[in-house]
Amino acid sequence: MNQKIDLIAENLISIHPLLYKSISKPLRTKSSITPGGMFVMGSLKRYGILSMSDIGKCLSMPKPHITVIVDKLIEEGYVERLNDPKDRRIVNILITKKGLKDFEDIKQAVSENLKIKLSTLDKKEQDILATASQQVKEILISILSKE
Amino acid sequence: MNQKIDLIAENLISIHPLLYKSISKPLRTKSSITPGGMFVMGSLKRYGILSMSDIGKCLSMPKPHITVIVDKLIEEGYVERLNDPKDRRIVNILITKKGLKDFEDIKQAVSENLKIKLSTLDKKEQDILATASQQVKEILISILSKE
DNA sequence: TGTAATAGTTATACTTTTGTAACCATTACA
DNA sequence: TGTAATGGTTACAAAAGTATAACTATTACA
Repeated sequence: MNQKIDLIAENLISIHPLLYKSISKPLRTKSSITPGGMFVMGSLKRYGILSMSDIGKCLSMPKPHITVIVDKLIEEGYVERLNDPKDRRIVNILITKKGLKDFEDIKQAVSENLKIKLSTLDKKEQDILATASQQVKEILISILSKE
Repeated sequence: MNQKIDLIAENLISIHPLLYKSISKPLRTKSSITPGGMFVMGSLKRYGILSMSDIGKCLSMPKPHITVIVDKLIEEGYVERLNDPKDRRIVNILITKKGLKDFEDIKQAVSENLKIKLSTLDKKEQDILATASQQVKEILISILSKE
């Protein structure tokens, strides 16, 4: 097909386990929120408000799982349900102030160890990684986030 | 602390769920191997040979879980155990030819959908992403892969 | 030599994730 | 109006990941 695309896919597949190890794993010890819950919160932060189905599409998760995750997030006061005035089948999910704040706090805590390792990089490498990670993030969001 | 490092951590945390959705999720439908098994195979491909403990350090997984994953990989013929001649406590894990081949095949299948989305990017974006993902990969490997 | 440390396995319990089917309420539309 | 489609929940089952303790075998070393 396309050699450049193959290279990109190969790179992303290599990056994935490193992020899994450095981000999903510490989550368990640093907070009570699950990886799934964290992903849902991230989607809500990005889009502000999402229906249950939209969340499922964002994360490729089956609807029943979304219900379970959202139920737990509501228990913790991180999100709330909001009936859609136009279509009463739809339940919109909204992140709360507490949710936004704790989301940032958890990200800080989770990335603590990661940041220690990042600080061992020299200035030039940090610059490269800052730019490169920003580009990867933006481009991936543009093609992968919704649907 | 350091603003640039905060930005990098933030970017990586944003990238993580996108890769999770695009790589770990399709794995289930495209193959019989689990994400954990895939991570172990990736580590073995990178380092050639690893003891059980080394694998645990690479992936921050508890030893009993490694045993379970490796047992399953052996069943499938993807890896094999090799006693260490110098220290008989150590069990080294080696990826087989079949393991290497199937690992590549599975990566191909898993990234099929991802590549379709990547192909919607214009030439310039593909160039940027190819370079950026390569840089992110190399730098992250240098600070995150072992221990 | 004997005690502590290390590598790995076994066993067990629990949480999270995944998958499916059945169900209700609402909406779309023929 | 009635039938199909959609959005969401409930219920259930199974797989995968996480965590810990107990155990064997081996090695390190005081």
